[in-house]
Amino acid sequence: MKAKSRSAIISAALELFAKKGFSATTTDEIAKKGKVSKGLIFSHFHTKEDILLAIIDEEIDRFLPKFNQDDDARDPKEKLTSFMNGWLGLLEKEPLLILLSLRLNLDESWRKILRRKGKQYIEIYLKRMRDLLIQAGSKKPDLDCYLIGVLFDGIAANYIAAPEMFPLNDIKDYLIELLFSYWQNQK
Amino acid sequence: MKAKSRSAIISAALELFAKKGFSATTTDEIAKKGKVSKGLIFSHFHTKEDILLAIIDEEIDRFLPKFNQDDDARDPKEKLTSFMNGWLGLLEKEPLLILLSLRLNLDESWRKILRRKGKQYIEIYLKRMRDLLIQAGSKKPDLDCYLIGVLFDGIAANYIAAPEMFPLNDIKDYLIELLFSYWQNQK
Amino acid sequence: MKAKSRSAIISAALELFAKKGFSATTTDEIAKKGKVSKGLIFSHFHTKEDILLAIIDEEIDRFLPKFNQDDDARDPKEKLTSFMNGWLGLLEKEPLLILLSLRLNLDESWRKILRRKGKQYIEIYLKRMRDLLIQAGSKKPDLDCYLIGVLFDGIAANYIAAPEMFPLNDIKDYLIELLFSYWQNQK
Amino acid sequence: MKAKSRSAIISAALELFAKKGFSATTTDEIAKKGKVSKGLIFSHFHTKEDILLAIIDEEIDRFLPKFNQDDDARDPKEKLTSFMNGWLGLLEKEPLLILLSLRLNLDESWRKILRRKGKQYIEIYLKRMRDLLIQAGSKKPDLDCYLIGVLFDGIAANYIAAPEMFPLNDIKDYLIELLFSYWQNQK
DNA sequence: AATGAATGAGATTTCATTCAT
DNA sequence: CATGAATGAAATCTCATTCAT
Repeated sequence: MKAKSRSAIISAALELFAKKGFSATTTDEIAKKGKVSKGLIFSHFHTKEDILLAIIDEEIDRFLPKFNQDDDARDPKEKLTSFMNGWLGLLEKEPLLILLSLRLNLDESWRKILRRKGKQYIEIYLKRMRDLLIQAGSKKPDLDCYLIGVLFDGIAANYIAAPEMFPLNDIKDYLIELLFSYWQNQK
Repeated sequence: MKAKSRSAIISAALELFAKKGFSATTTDEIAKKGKVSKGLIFSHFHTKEDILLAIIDEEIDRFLPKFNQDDDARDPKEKLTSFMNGWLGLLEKEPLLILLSLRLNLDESWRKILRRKGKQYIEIYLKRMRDLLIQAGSKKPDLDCYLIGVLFDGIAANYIAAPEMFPLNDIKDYLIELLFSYWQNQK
Repeated sequence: MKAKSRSAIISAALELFAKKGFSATTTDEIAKKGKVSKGLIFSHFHTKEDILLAIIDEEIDRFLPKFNQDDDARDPKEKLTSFMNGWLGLLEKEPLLILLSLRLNLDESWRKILRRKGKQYIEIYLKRMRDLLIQAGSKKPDLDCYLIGVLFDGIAANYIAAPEMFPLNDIKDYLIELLFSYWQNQK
Repeated sequence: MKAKSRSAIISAALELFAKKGFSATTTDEIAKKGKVSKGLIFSHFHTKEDILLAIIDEEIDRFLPKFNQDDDARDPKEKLTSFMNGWLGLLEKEPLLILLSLRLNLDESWRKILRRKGKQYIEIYLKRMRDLLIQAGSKKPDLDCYLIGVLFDGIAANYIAAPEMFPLNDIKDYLIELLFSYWQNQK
């Protein structure tokens, strides 16, 4: 079945691109890891780059929409916690996608492609996050948005580098407490 | 002069490795940007990898020691501010080094080399940061150390991606206020 | 029906081999143009080369015999005119076959195959042409045979390159007049 | 020396492209015949196609200008003979270029490139040939131009296919006699 | 009979590295 | 020291052919 081999290639490539980077990954390695012949790769994708573009297209679609769900948590703290859990849960569920996107974000050209691709999602998330922050008591929601974004990126980079060492949950709990405490005290 | 061409190669390679990544950079490009012949590169360095190793060795030595200076700021807040200014100032002064180190940190093997190389520095900084945090009122200095590390990485990644858009100073001031406020209120 | 798909393949291959050349034509293209699957091509023909061999065999058989018919024109001029019309008419009716044979004649190995294949026909034509030329007044029928052969090839190459521009009929009429005039004046 | 290896590649490629065709020639063969490494080919030429483009550019320039020389032959017959000798001499001196150009003329896209490239030359030759034909007594110089072109192409194709068998000089002499005789008798 | 996914040998192209000058 | 032509191993990509369905 065509779809089967295609997804074998995609997932082999995702792992390799994420762990070694696009240029350092050879089509031989992809073929080997995906257990298909090199020729088959090029009957699915015109070029090596097209594999990465397909990953960006399809894998982003696969996991980003999950955030869309309206979460029904009642109070703001619970909502923010749930929001953060959603994000940080991805780190554990899809570390390869996160690692790949950290990588791609360092390349100007790929960053552009990612941005274009995720534009509508990013806007929705930013909007939701901003609403949440205001509900949670933030006086400077724009700055707090930046702060949360920065924290997510930083946490991702550190968690990816040493998942077993990094105190993901402690950091998360601490952050929520810290931010809420600050917002409360500003009132 | 030998040293001159060597540093031309190093700085050309630094820029390219940082912007495009190690594998995606060719020795031809380095030669062209460094305005030297390809042959000369290999009379200075045995392999392309050696150029990167030299960058790690020399450039890290070049900028890391600046943190060693005992800063004479009086109160803890000033000290932390100065410490953060030091770090974040690097983003503006040496964006290529920061970008390169963000990249290398995503690769397991390079990460190890970086860690080994920077071990003594990292330990000193962590120790100094911990002291600072305690002086500043942190009740959980270990968690705060992680937090600061995470913040630096996240800020770096976001600043590098769009230096002119990212409100570096606003974020820095906000963070200091936020952290101190939290620490104070915990007393 | 088996014969139907076979002839679809043959005629797709003929067009592509003629227009792009044997090596530059892929079996994918043949399949696409012939509206059959690639697999089917190889159930009809063992190799790509076999398709070309089949074209040579079958298509040459299909059109060469037409010259065999005894033409009943009375005087030599009419006969030669009819002979030339026969040849040159092929250019308009079967340009692909002509183009293909021009191509194959440039390749030593294919030329040999063509010669072997068409041997009996060629001999008959040469003989008939020689008779005709003698009847028409040629003093040097061997040289005139070469000349006619040369003219046919040259006309074919030029007509194929720009059918709508090339004054095929003017050239033909002019040639007949020129040759006959020369032969007459030699008497 | 760079120019030396370049011309080794060019002349190896010319021979192979002429004898086997562009698509049927591999870069391996070119490297082997030119006695250079495969890598060197691509430091001289970006793609295989570029080698052919360079041949078209440089080799055509190398031999076409020879026709430009004003020949000082006195009477029209001598002039035409000299003109034909020039053309047909090329067959013996540069059979590979002639064979290659016969091939390229069968491909629509290459034909266009050849035409574009040789445009100015072709126009000059056509003009000179027309003048010559008029001086020689031609009443239909345009048709005669076509005729001469056709003859050259046909002669080339036949000579190339079997140089030792084809009576090049006999044909040439016969043609001159035939044409002049016709033109004379028209007066 | 028919399909088109799959293969693998081989073609084109790239690039770190060497070496003659 | 310095150059850049040259190399060859390896990377990307193509395509005739096979084969499971």
